[in-house]
Amino acid sequence: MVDLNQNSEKHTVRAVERALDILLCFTEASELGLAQITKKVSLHKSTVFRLLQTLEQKGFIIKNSETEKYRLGYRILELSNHLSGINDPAILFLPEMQRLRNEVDETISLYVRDGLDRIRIQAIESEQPIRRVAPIGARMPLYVGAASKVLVTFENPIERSSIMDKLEAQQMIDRVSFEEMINEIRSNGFATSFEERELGAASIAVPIFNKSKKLIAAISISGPVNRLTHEKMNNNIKELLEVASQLSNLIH
Amino acid sequence: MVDLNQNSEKHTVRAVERALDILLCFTEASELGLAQITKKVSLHKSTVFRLLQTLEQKGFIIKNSETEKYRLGYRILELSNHLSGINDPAILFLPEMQRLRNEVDETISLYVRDGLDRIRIQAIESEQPIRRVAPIGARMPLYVGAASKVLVTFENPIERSSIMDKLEAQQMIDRVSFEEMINEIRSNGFATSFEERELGAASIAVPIFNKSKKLIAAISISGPVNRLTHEKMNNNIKELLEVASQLSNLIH
DNA sequence: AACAACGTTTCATTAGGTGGAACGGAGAAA
DNA sequence: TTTCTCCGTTCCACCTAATGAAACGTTGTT
Repeated sequence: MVDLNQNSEKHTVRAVERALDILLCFTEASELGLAQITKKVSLHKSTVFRLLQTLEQKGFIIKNSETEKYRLGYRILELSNHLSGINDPAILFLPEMQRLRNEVDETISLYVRDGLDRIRIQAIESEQPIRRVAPIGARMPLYVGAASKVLVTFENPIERSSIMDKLEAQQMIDRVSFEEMINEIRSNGFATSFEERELGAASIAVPIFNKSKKLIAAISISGPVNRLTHEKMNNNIKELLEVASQLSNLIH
Repeated sequence: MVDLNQNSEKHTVRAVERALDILLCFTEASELGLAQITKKVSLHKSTVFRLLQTLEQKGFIIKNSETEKYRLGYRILELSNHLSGINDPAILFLPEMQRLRNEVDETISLYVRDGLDRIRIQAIESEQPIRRVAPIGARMPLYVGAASKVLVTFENPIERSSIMDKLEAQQMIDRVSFEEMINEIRSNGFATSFEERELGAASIAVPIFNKSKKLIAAISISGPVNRLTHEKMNNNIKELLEVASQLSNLIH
């Protein structure tokens, strides 16, 4: 069997890892039976059962008494309400994102990096009938899409090379061409993507730093390729860069 | 030491329980250091440290690299987006709740029971400057407030007596007077509260059942006592009961 | 300089998590 | 009807792996 675990240098608690994996099963399906979960996490039936009971007792999972299947519990809701700290970009940036959306009428998304993923922590969708939809909380890989490239490019050098090491190890990128691309993005100050992750979708993304020049997030404008043409993008880039520099002043 | 664990008949996994307790610390404060968490959960430093590393590796917790403290991670956000199943009252009931709020201009809340708590899974606040604020996801005890009483009263008999057993064991209620109260609520079909949980706050609550007459949720109108007088409430009750019976038809 | 507080690492001990096995029930197939 | 099969749940002996004491490195305070 292949070792899918990331280099397990750190000492972690296996039982907890397994329990969290079970929770994450529910990002794919909203209701699951014991057998289904067992298959997904490939653990023993009784192990999964015991972990489920623990999660249930703490309210992180509910057993639907009608279908006899498991669902996420309301403790998740409770916790998600406490995500937004006083210095949370997802809250602070909202008004400015709203303003920008109104101006360009395309979907505006805010991303942060989390390990080898990026996460959409805030979004305001375009009001046009054909638009980029943008579920908040969505997790995407860090090697495709404009925002991903920004989140790698403008990370500090040590972190950046560590990220690229891992992506290379997982054979997700070719190091040489990836670094070339990154250099171009750094000199431009923004990244674009045309139908890179999603057919028919295009986007521009720029970095947002905090006051001490540390990369915090990436903000993007995205929409259908036929509307977000190269020319239109060129107009938007200046606007987007201005917004980003204003947002940078909001955060410490 | 007193045994604070609920009658531990069920076999659960200690390490996971502890990890979840750590997560729940963040409902009280948004950023915590290791020492603070250690104190809150009263476990050994290194135990908490290891559990935190596990939570961090899975993205449920982030270490803020500036403050060196821990915060909730974006995996919580991701999971919370999958809470809403197709049959989720919090989504289905929203339009009708909105309509009711517009009509009475007081805060409308939707609660479900979770163990010995009730949880506000949906809310639309009044637009008046003085109003009942209603954070979604908030968790309250099951023995005070109109919605709590409804959620106990209209539960099926076996479940209801099990709830009361536990509340009694924790010395939260006096069984005799509680049952008296419940009987009255059952014959009325609704419950009220005046400054019971919160000074200056009043509310009316009624049950919502599914098509097979099983209790699903409680819906309430709440506001300041001086606005939500007994007379005003009497007007609202009929309205609220009608809404509840309509909502009952939406859910299986 | 001495001290205190905190985060992190190491390691021997044994608590407790694990998975095999077996049970009971509900459907489906024969 | 009986016989399978699949699923959730309970039980238990084994031995992994979680635990907490102790020690260390840092940072900030007296």
